[in-house]
Amino acid sequence: MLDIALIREKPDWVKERLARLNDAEAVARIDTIVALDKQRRALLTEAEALQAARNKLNKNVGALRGSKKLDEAGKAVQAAAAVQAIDAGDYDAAARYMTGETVASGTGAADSLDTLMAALRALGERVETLNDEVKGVEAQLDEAMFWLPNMPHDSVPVFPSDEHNKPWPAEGQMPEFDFQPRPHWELGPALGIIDFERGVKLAGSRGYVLKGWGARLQRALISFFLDMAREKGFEELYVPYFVKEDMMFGAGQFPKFRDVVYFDADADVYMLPTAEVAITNLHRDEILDEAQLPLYYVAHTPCFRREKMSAGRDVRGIKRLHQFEKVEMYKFTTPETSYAELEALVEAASDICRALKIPFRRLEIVTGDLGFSASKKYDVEMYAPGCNEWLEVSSCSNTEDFQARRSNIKYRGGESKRPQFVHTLNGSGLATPRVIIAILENYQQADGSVRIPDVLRPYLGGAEVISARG
RNA sequence: GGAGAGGUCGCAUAGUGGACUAGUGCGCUCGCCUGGAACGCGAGUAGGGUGUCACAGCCCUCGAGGGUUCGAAUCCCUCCCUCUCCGCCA
Repeated sequence: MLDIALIREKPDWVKERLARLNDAEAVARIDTIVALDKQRRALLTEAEALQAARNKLNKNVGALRGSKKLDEAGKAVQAAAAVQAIDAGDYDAAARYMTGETVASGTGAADSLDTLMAALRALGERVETLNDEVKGVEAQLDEAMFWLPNMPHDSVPVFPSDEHNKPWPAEGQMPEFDFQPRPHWELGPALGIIDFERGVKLAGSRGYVLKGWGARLQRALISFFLDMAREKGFEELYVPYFVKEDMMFGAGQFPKFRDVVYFDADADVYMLPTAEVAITNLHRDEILDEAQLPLYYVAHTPCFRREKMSAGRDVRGIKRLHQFEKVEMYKFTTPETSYAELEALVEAASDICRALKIPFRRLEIVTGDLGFSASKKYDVEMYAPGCNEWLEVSSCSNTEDFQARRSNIKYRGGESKRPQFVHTLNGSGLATPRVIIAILENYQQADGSVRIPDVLRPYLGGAEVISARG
C-alpha cells in the first residue's frame, strides 16, 4: 500500500515512479485514486459535521424531556422552536432551545415534543445515509489502493522487462567435466531418488516424490539452511501453513495474485505460497519499540502455488512445482537501515551458496520485473550444468513500508511522537528442491553417482556419495 | 463435536439505556519533595480519520458485523476468539 497523503500531494511524482514499472494500469489508477480521495473527504466533512450536530442534540433532548424547570407547555414551546431551528439547519440554535439556554417565544402544540423526536430521527437517518455514502467511496478507494503496486527505489535500473535484469559476475568454481553432464531429470530417476511417475499418479501434473537419499538430502538442506540463518541471528519460527484472507492482503499477495494460491473454501483459509505471508503478519496491528528493531526471523515451510500463469512451462524436472520447501529469512527494520539490511540479506543467501560450493550469481532486478511488493529486489541464481540454466534459488526484497502499511505494523521511535511504519524485507535462504537440482548437476560423476557437499555430510551421517546402489 | 462462562485503555478491574467526556488500581513518563533514593504528592499516559503552518476542534474505535432506539460498552441477532468440563484424537 502506498501513502494516500503522498499520492494526494504529489500525484505526478508518484505517477513517474510507477511509470518505471512498465505498468500503464498502475499509473492510470492514480487519477482514479485522487478523485476518490477528494470525494471521500468532501463527503466526510459533511457527514462528520452532521454527526456532531446529531450527537449534541441527542444529548440535549434528554435534558429537555426531563427538565424540572419547565412544565409541559413550556417544554412544548422550546421543542417547537428547536424543530424550527433544525428545519432551518441551525443546529446550535436548536441545541440552545433544548437546554433552555435560549428561551423561546410563541406557542407550542401539544405534540411538539413528538415532532422534535421525529426530527431527530430524520437527522439520524440522514447521518446514516451519508455514512453509507462515505463507506461506499472508501470501499472503492481501498480497492484501488490495494491494486496499486509498490514504487521502485531510485537505484533500481529502469528497464521494461526481465530480459534486462542485470547479472553480477558469477562467483565460485564453474564445474568442469570430462563427460557430458546430465540433467537432474535423468540423474534423479537413475539414482532412484526422484520418482516423477508416482508423483503424478498421486497428485497430477507437476507431482513428484523424493525417495531415499533424495528425501534425506532435502531434509539435510533444510536443517543446514536453518542453522546458517540462526548463526546470523535469525530467530527460528514454526508458523501455520495456512492463513486467513487478511494476511494475504497484508503481504501483498491479494488481490492481484488470488489465482496462484490454494484455498480451503470450507475453512476460509489459504495455503501459504511462501512463509513470507505468515511472517509479515506476525506483528500485524502491533506497535514495536524502536529498541526491538531490527527483528530477524527465519522459518521453514512448504510453499503451495498453483502455477496457473506458467502452465506448460518448465514442466520437466523439479524446477517449477505446485509444492516445494523453502527456508525464508525475514527482517523488520527501521526505514534508515533497510537498504543496508537488504545487502546483508543477499549476502546471507550468497553465503549459503558459497558454503555449498556451487557457482552462483546475483541478479539485479529491473523495474519492469520487480513484482508487486518490492521496492528493490535481487535474485540469487545457482548454475546447473546439466540443464545449462541459472536457477533462481533466492529472491531478496526490500518492500520498504509497503507491506507494513497493509498489515499495520509500526514502531515508536525514542523521542518521536507518532508511531511510524517499519520496513520489511524478505529473502529465501534457500529454496529446495531447486538446490537439489544444482547439487545433482554440479556434483555428478561419470558413473552417475553424486558427491555430497562437505557442509551437508554432518547432516547425513557422514555419507560422501549418493550412488544407484544406495 | 456437546454444555457452560467470558472478550472494556499496556495489565487488572468497574460499568444493565442519557452524569461514560469510559471510572479505579497497577505499570510507565514528567514534575515537586530528597545529599541521593524509596515513600508521599501532583500532572500526564491509546490508535485512526479529518482539519491546521502548527495548535485547537470535530468524527470513529469497549472482539467483528447487523438490529432496536432520539440516544447503545449496556438490550436483541449472527459470527469470531479465549477459558472450564465432556467426547474424540497425533
